[in-house]
Amino acid sequence: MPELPEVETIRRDLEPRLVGARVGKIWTSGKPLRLARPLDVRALRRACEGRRIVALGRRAKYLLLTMEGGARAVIHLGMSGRLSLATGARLPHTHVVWRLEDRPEELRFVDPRRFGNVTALAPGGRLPELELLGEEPFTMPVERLHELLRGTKRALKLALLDQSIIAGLGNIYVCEALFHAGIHPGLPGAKLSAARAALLKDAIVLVLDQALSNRGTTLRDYVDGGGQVGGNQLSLAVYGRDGEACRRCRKGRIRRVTTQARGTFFCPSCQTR
DNA sequence: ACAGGATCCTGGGGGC
DNA sequence: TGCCCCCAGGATCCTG
Repeated sequence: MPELPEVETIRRDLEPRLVGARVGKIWTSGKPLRLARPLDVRALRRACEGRRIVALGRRAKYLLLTMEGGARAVIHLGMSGRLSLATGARLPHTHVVWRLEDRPEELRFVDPRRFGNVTALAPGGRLPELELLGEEPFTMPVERLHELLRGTKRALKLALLDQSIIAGLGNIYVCEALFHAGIHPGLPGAKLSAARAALLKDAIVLVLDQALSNRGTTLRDYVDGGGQVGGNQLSLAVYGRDGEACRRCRKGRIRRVTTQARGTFFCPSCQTR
């Protein structure tokens, strides 16, 4: 599942190879994509075709392909989405292809489960889901994080997945950050002390930094902009490790519980309420 | 305000 | 070996 580190790794891989390229014809599979809205092919062609790419940016888990003149394609990878520059035969489940003029490679969006989405924006165009996003984890002041978490009775596990509170975390890194901070995932946000909020903020930055230097976590589908798997799965302390001994306290066994139909992994011994 | 469930989709894993 | 069933999960929507 691409979360912030995976999306950022793809961005760093692809941006230098894309900037300056002029988009040729766009091809789409015609299959409906999920998340928010169906693909508007005409709007995507209007935004991209014949224009040069000036940037590949990122906001939370969204990639922003920015064209000269300011039109953008907003790409969310969902669960199984991949974005890559490639030549040759297209993979099954390729849904959007940006051909590039004078280049053999084409930019491809591949998504077997179609939980992802591609949206075109005209210059200055706004997207509700982008407007509603909270701050980026690396630059968010700890006081702001604490203030927002204190304002909800929801369990921290759920509050941290809420993209309007903090943007870019998903199931894996929320579990990992709570583990590194020594905080029980079921602790209500309203009960988080300032001291523990600081621990949590540091833990979030730590797990994201580590995942970035490992080029993302590959459990099943994720690959980087060059089609290679990441290495951070080897560094996970709790996610997917239910039944194993806790790496920190060595007393507890990692437990898996289900919250909101999502696996939550934690050490009942050293993650406290 | 929040919990809990359903929804979308497919490849892969478990069970038999 | 093969087949069926179930399940993961990001975001969103709905009900209680």
